[in-house]
Amino acid sequence: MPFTDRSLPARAAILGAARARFAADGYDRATVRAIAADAGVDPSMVMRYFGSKRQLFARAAEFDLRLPDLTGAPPGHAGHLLAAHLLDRWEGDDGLRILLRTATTDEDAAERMRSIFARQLVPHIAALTGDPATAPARAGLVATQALGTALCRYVLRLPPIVAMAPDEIVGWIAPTLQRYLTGAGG
Amino acid sequence: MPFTDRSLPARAAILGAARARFAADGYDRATVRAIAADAGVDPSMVMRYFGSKRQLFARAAEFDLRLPDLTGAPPGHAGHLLAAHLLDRWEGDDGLRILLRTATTDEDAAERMRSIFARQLVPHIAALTGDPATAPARAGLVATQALGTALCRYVLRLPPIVAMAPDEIVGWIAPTLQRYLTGAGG
DNA sequence: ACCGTTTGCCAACACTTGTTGACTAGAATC
DNA sequence: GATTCTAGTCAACAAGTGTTGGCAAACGGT
Repeated sequence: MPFTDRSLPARAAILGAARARFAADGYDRATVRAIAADAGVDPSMVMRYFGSKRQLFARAAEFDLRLPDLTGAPPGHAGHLLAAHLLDRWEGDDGLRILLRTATTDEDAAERMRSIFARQLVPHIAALTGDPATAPARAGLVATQALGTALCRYVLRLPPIVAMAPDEIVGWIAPTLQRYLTGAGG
Repeated sequence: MPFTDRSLPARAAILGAARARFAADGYDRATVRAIAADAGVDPSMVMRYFGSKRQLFARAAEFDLRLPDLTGAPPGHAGHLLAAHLLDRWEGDDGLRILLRTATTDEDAAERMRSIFARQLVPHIAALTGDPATAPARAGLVATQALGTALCRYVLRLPPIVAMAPDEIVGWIAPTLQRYLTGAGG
């Protein structure tokens, strides 16, 4: 049952192919056979090494926002820092795309998304503002703008948003995030 | 081939069940058999009346934003009017949910979403600002906030966003939309 | 009351899906 | 060098998918 180093290349290939396929096609349409073919491996190997398709997805969908500490920065710049960090983080990692593509139809993936939100984003914002009471709502608003941007740029591929340079996007949404973080409700 | 009024209840039941199922489960997981069962009809009837699952989806996913004329309103209130209208429109109609749930994995649905964006939102914004050059980018930014809100509230069901009253959400995102519509880029 | 059309039901097809088990080859351990 | 464990291959299963054609019943027009 415990696998040796000899199978490590195969396991890595499967996981890599899975991440790519899940990111491109979502959970349902990314078939075990297609993933195995991409990895140059027999479909039964996927089951042997990862147990089931669901467990493979669970491994492939691990994602950490790696939020920087915003409390040290000048108070007015938190929105800009956050926007720049998120965009940078998403450009290089499939994780967000994997989750976003399947969370719309799969309850497990949606729950995972909510968990990332509650465990990573909310505490950071609570620490930043020093107000735990309003932190969930503020984090939720940040999520609407952040996930909406990711959705339009990486998943829906809306032409004007795809065409924008990262700096340009950051310049537009940074004030939005800043207001959600520290502004007064309307 | 041309269907009579006698089958109208059945066709309406199928379309209604299809809209509900597609909105709840997305294209792939909403099976023809499940839709037919909800409608109290044989699966083969679905094919007879709608040709194929894809054509049924095409019918079920018809959606019109019904954007109000924003040019008449005071210039500073366009963001508020737009936010209120969109939220009101989404609360009552499955259409946006249907599209959003499947557009993340289905290219046809994504193209449909882009088409709604380009044909309904962009022209309205161009008329409002009188500047056709920046309209696509402004519309894209509006889409990131608008679709992000819909995603978090209706699809991902992020607790803080679900808990907010419509007025509260409008109050927060209206200034964002206002800036995207008429503000200067950063 | 007849006849053509439409409605609806039933069974089946062809295909793809995740998953399993048996079997072979090869490395590792003693 | 014999044995034990692991990596990998092959074929198959059971379930579920969209889709199709055949056939009985009910309706509408004449």
